[in-house]
Amino acid sequence: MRIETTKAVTAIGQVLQEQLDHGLLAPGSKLPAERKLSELFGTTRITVREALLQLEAQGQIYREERRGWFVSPPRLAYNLMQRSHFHAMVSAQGRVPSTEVISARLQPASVAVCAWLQLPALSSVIQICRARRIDERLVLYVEHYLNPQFFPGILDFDLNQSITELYARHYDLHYGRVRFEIVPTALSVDAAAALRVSVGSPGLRIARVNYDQHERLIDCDLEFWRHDAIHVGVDVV
Amino acid sequence: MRIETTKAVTAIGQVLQEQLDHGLLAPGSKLPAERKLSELFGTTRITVREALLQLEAQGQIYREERRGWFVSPPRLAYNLMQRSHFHAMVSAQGRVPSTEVISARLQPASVAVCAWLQLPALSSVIQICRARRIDERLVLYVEHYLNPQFFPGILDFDLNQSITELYARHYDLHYGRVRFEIVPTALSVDAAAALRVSVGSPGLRIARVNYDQHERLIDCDLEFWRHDAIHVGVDVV
DNA sequence: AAACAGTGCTGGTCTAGTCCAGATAGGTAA
DNA sequence: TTACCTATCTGGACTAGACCAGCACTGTTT
Repeated sequence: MRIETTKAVTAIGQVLQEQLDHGLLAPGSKLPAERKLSELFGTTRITVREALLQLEAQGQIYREERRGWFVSPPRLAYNLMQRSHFHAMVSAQGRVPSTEVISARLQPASVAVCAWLQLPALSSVIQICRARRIDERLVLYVEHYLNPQFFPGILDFDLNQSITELYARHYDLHYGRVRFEIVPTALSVDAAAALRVSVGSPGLRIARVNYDQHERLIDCDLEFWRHDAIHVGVDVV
Repeated sequence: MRIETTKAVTAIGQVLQEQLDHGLLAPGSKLPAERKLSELFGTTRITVREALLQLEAQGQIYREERRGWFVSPPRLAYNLMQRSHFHAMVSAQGRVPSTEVISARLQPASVAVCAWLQLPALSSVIQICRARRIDERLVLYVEHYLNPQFFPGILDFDLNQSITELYARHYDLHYGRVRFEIVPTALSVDAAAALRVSVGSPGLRIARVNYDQHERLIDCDLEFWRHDAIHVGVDVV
């Protein structure tokens, strides 16, 4: 079949797509270098790059800075109704989670955080920034903002573990009502740096505002997911 | 302040960002042509284009094919818990909705649709494809798939109106349980064509599987939203 | 064994153009 | 008025290179 009538980027995309569909390129495996591909397809690097960017937008492939392009692993199913934390959720889907703390400190709250936590101006909040991996791949950057009055001394704990469990074990606090807000947008500068992707990469921002079992507003999270790492499920009864 | 140390695309992005933030470029207004901008910033069109693509990824601006770049209007708040249909939701937020039917017919169900609607192989389904606008701007492409046994003669009605209301008025069917699945991905070829954007544009795919008041699986929708047109809210109790 | 210095390879960024097709607006003829 | 041209402007697609910074591997030195 001739594909010369189609434009080049589409054609390149289709060829790679076919390889992906038939499993010739396994998840996690590396694609040939951009220069190699441009030679293979008889075109420029810019054109190849455009095709790769389209596959990236579809979530089929992803890149690691200056390391190359890789085939995306399957998306994680993130069900908002099952109140499960990252570690449990990832493990339940037969994959390996890990977390690293980037920073944790008491600091003045930004305007946005004051609004979310319904705090007066110039309040202090505890900010915890963490990066999380699935099967070694960086997929999520989270900023937690805790109302400090509920969490004395929390910064002394090991924050690599689940914060949800920390709440339960040491503060007897459990999540009650939760409000989610999901926005498809580019990753923030901080998120892009933490996930080691180029700034402006597409992402999914999920903001959570959490109440405890006594209906008190205790904390909020700002999650930045790689756009190709999850699909979100919601069951409404 | 000198910005020459920053890379060019970032610098261009920041300048445009500033104009947007201060409302010098109103929502819906047109940006100068790419060639004009490259002249203005003293660089190539490719570089300007990259900066524009980044702002597009953030949802700040959007393009209409061969017409130009425009400032994005505010996102529509899409609350999954309020069971409201498109027209009502858009109107409630002080904006003007409209719908046009692209196609409506009985056809063999695809594998994916058979699975969603739990139909046997080679079933027939009613497919209704529609494009929807907010304030004249194309933002949503929907494919509805109805189990034909519940909707005799529905293709004879005016399908530009709300299908939810049609269900209620003529079939006494009301939505009960709903399952949503949200995936950030590129728009499908059909969706891109209907929304008149270039293929491969980022989008948000929301699949709904709907049950009626008697817990019967009656239909499903496949919605493709422009990624910058909505933010999704969910309240979990 | 551990630390270091090269070195080639990778994507990231950018220049300076070309050609094409659809959108638009102005003018002309029916 | 209506219909049809047509010139111009727009983004879309593409070529053929360049230089840079970070990564990974290799071979040497300590």
